[in-house]
Amino acid sequence: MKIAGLSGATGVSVATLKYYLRESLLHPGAATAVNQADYDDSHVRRVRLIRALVELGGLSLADVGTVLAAVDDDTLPVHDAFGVAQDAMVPHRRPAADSSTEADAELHDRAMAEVDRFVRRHGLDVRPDAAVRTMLADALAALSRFGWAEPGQLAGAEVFDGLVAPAMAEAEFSIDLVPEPADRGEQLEYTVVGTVVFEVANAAVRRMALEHHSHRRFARTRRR
Amino acid sequence: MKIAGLSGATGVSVATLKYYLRESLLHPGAATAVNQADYDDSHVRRVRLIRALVELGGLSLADVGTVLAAVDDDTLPVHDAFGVAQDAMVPHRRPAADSSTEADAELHDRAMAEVDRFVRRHGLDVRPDAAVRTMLADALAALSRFGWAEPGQLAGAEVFDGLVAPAMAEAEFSIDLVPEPADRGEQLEYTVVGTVVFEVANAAVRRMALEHHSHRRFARTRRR
DNA sequence: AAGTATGGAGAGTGAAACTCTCCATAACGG
DNA sequence: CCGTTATGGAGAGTTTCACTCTCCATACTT
Repeated sequence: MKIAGLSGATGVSVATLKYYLRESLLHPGAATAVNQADYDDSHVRRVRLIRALVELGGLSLADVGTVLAAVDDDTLPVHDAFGVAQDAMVPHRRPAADSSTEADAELHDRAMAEVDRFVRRHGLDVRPDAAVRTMLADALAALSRFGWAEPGQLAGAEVFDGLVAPAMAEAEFSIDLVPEPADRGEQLEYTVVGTVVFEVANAAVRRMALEHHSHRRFARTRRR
Repeated sequence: MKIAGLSGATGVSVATLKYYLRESLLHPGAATAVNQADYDDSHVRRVRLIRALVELGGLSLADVGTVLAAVDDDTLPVHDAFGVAQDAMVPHRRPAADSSTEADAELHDRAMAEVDRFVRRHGLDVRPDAAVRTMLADALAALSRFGWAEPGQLAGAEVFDGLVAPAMAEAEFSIDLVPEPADRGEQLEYTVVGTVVFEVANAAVRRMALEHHSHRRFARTRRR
């Protein structure tokens, strides 16, 4: 399969594929001549993975690169690669916080401590430096800034307690979907895709539920 | 409070605030002279809302503008404004699908039909044209492309069944957090912030759970 | 009175993700 | 077998976004 075929199979333009090759997000095809190469199923799969991460997950190509590097690095144990991928998939906040208030920085620190407590309280096995902790801390800080707690106070992480049980159930379910006898790359691909896809699906269903209840709560007149 | 004060209170630079004013994401302050205006708490709140939407929710400023317009339009009933805001908060996919495959387009159509069935089956009160349907359809289509179903087949939306009950419970809970006697703007602000913040929190907790279970499943050696 | 800050508006910046243009070489169609 | 189209590779250009910078006439501050 030549590049036009790969483009046809994935719906991604040739120019973009060339760009991905240059950025080495995509392995070069098997060269058959100086200006000819052969692409196969693994390339199709890889392109789909990239697109899923970018379009569904909203990752930057740089982060996609990090995820793929972890997936491709055979020396990295599956669980570690999973950690790297997870961290790369967490949307990053303020790379430099020079403009933010001092009070804000302190709020964030306290939020991190609150998250630590949360993790311990629920007995979660999460790396101390996992990016996802920051993610939860950011949510907590934002909540606090909007009066979900006394002014200047931090909202307690207990507001998130109710999220744990369903998340655990769902995580166990999705992890078990990963085919056991599959090879390393396939396992990781499954977990990566699963993380992103189920996150979007979960968000979508949550919003549907929100609309459902908002209707019951706020609708003055019945829907037309 | 002058613009420097607003900047200090929010951690957003003066230049950026001016930019927000120009883009009319922020109402002008009360003018006290030709080059002097007074900003108050409503401005602080608004800036925080913008930042929460942008940083936490990952919305573009254009989408933030749409959300704010719905929040500010007093002629719009609360529930309708909620719908507009929800739609603006859904990440958009491919504005023009000229490059995508025909098979892809068909897959997407079938996914939409599948989502319709899903919504009906669960008795969800969701607008027929709600953007969130597309969101779920995209997730379903992505799942199908990665072999969660027979090749070329669409994964059934039943894979998402398990998400409904927790989402409904959580939605009811968050909707009830909205203060009843509050005014329209405040109600909307709460629901908007709640949507974004709880979405992030939920995603974070899901990932923690995923890491927890991935450890149990994939770890060869115990954590150091 | 000197110095800094303000509102307003235009122009400029930097990152991200493509997209376009070239070129020497290959493949394909008649 | 020869003109047309496609290919791999690489540099340059484009678009969008979210700022950020520069000016300026005025106003506040000390």
